[in-house]
Amino acid sequence: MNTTRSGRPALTRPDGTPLRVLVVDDDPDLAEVLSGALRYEGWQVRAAGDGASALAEARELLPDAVVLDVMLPDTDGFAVLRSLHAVKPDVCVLFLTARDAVEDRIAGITAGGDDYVTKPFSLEEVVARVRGLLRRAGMARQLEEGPRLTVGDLVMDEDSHEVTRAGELIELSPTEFELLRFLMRNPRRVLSKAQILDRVWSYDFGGRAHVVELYISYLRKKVDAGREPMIHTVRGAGYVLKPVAS
Amino acid sequence: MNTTRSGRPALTRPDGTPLRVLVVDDDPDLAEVLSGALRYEGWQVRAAGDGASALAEARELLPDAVVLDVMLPDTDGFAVLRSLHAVKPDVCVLFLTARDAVEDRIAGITAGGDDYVTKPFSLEEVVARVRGLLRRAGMARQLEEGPRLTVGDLVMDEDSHEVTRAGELIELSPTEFELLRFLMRNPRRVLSKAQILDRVWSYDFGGRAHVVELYISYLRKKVDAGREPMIHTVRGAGYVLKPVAS
DNA sequence: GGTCCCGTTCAGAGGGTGCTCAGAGGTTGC
DNA sequence: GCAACCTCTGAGCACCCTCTGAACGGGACC
Repeated sequence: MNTTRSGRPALTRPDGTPLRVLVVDDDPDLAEVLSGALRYEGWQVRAAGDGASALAEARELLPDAVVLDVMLPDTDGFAVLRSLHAVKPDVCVLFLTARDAVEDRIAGITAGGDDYVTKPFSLEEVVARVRGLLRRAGMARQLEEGPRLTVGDLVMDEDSHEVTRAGELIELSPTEFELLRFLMRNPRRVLSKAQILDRVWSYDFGGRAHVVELYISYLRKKVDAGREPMIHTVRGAGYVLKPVAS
Repeated sequence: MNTTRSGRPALTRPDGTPLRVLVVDDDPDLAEVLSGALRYEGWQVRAAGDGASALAEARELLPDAVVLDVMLPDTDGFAVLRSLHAVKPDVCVLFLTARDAVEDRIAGITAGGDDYVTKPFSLEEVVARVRGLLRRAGMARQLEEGPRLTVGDLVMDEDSHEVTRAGELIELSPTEFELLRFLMRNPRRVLSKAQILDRVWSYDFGGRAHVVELYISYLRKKVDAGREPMIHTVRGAGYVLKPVAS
């Protein structure tokens, strides 16, 4: 069985082979980081730096999903999208776009079931969106879970963004939600502050690990409030999320 | 079967051949020490001093993991990482970095499941991290253990940092944890204070063997507390960890 | 049995890590 | 344009962790 690097079972194609994702961005560092994060999910990833090579890679890979920067040196994302659809009509696309860019034009495109995130984004967000696209497109085999994440009596619905503990609804801010999602995707594993920072905060965030401590503190107030704690500090190493009876 | 120098079975590739690790650091002494520690694990190790020769070695060796200093004379870690991934897409990377350089440049690096340690580090830590990377990447054959280390009724989960004896949870400080990990990786073997010092404490630690005695004393209070002792002193030689009925 | 040395343990200094509060600045939504 | 919220910074604080020094106890060897 195909697994992610984190050890949990990977989301796969219906036939059990790894999902195929193409990353298209002209910034090689960003493309590299994105590829790494997606590979970590157990998927087969390739990268391209411009429209022409994207198309070439796509013809070889026949990707299930494409992470596509709207601004490319030789062409724009929409043209690439059209060509991609010619190669593989059912491909899913996640657009990457600058904040001030043409959001309305994107909105029109995404009506078709595709999605977009604005730069700067967090890796956790990108990966979650791609996962969501694939799942909704029926491209990924529905393993046990679907959109629901469960650790002990803590439950997160990734689609509705609803989080409950012991049935009780918990309201979270966007960052709190991302942080908790990352923790819940890696239960019983110590996650260092650096790991958390890299994964949950934007790639261009210059801040210190102090924010992680702060947000852990926020989460504790909401998730552990008065209850048996699930979030534990491992001094000098990081944080762990564990179900209570362990 | 392939074994470590310490006699216990080595973590191997799925086909049973030794895992391949490339060490890249411009300090030859450090590279040598690191290589030695990794070879001790039964792995095939090669070393390089700069980015260019690292790439050359990588092409020949096709390493499963790379231990990579971020600061290199000819290039930086990001560029090397990219080239390495081009040579072998599924390679794992453990970055070595100076403490003050951490915050800014490392961001994003660990995102793909790679990891890093800050200088000065202990060898035990580096080896453990490489082992963890390989295991999680599915590159290492899953031998009996997985992330769990067991000696008698003493159990250590390296992922969650949880230690129990006879099911009872034991809280350890970072140094205590490292020391116990080293002992548990070498059960029934006498380890000298010098060995322990070299392995568990940072390579630049100037202190004397007295700290080892002190920390053994701490461990005894927590691990052996009231129970049949597992940690034994061998006068003039060192310490041994043994399961009770032996 | 005495002496020396090795190992153990205690007490405490100091530095560091993590937690929390309060508030500024920016963004979102109405 | 205003209000509410969210995010991050800075500072203070408490506690933990690490290491030093010194005193004590018990083997080993003479």
